[in-house]
Amino acid sequence: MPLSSPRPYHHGALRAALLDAAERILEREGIQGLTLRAAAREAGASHAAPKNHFDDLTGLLSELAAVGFTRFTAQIREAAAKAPAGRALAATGLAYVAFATANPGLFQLMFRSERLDPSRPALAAAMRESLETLAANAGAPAGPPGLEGVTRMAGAWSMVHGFAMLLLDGRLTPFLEWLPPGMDAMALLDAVLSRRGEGRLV
Amino acid sequence: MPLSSPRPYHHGALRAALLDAAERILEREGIQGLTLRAAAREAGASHAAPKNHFDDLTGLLSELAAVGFTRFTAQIREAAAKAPAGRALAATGLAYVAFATANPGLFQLMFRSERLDPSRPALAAAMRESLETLAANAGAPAGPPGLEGVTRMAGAWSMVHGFAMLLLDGRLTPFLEWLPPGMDAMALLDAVLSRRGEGRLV
DNA sequence: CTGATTATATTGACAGTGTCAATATTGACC
DNA sequence: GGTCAATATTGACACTGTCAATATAATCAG
Repeated sequence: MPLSSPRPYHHGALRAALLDAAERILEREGIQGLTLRAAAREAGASHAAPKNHFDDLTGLLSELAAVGFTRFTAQIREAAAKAPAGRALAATGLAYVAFATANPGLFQLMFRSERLDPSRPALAAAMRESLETLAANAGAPAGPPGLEGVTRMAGAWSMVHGFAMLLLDGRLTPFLEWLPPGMDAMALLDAVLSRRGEGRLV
Repeated sequence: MPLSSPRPYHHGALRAALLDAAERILEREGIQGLTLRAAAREAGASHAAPKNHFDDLTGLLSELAAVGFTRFTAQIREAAAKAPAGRALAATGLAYVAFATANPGLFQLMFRSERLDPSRPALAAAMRESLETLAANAGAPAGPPGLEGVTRMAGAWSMVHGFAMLLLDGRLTPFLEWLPPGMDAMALLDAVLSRRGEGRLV
């Protein structure tokens, strides 16, 4: 046993440490900086250590995305539960974008399909649960919905997802600058979601 | 002069050839496969040749994105011009998603902000023109619009952009499977965009 | 036409990356 | 205690972006 015990050969909880390190890097440097070797460095392990727990980079990203979806689902559920009657869908939309702005790197990873492996059980399960939660909050009955239901769900999801993506990509900046003072992105989203039918969307 | 004239030292139109090669790779292998060296190979040049025309990878991607935005703007304008009176906004939305599905790699590149340099004149100009075209088709007056106008524009853009992104990422697949036979993604989008106010969005 | 200058392209090098094989260390189980 | 599997490290390889140095060709002045 070395005198100063610099580090044990076996970490003990390297898998969790790698996921933590990966998320830290993701939010600090963006998806560009998140590499296998960087995660290993940040966790204090050798460059090939992640292989034992995640196979390859796609594996690490997929497991991290699964963590993201799980947390996302929990926050969506909490927001919908707290919402007053009849406002569950709006609360879901606001929570959707709130999650994206609070965890921009994680959110973008969750929807970067070409970097993920949806056949990983953890990711598949987390994604399915998210989708079910969103559908339930949109008032979908159990089983396949009819055309009206599909249209409503696809429309609502597209709206909040597009808003989140454009916002994170900085594409809404000109619109935000045109807003009255004191109004921020979430207030704009609230206005968008509350628009009534007299001005139908198209 | 060599007998078989294998290739002239100077390409002559390497810049355009590199952009063509880059787009070909982008649509064939996705954004992952689009590297500086791969573009140079595909164009038949040495690995460092792109530096003269694009500085670095960000430069190449940004110039390619500018090409994409220019083509995108032209198609949006054409679709809006052809649309019957009062349907310009719906036609814009359909053309928006049609462009995304016809050029998935290019579209995703155009909105991958962390890989682009918006300070490049070509990209900045192309993006500005796209935004102006979208705003004009949404019925925006010249100058900064009021809250109602901002809300309508942000909502319409979010809707079609979210739909396009979710569709390209394969996230709408379950919804598409629930559609009546013969209905595809564009038909679903049409239904989403035509939804009237009696079922307001939230 | 000749010579100098500039633009364009190639070669070679370097650090960083993902991945794999080989090896080392440890914990668990009998 | 001894064996085996799990866990971690080391070293290597091909690939990447980027840079400096070099080579080639086009342009243009005289």
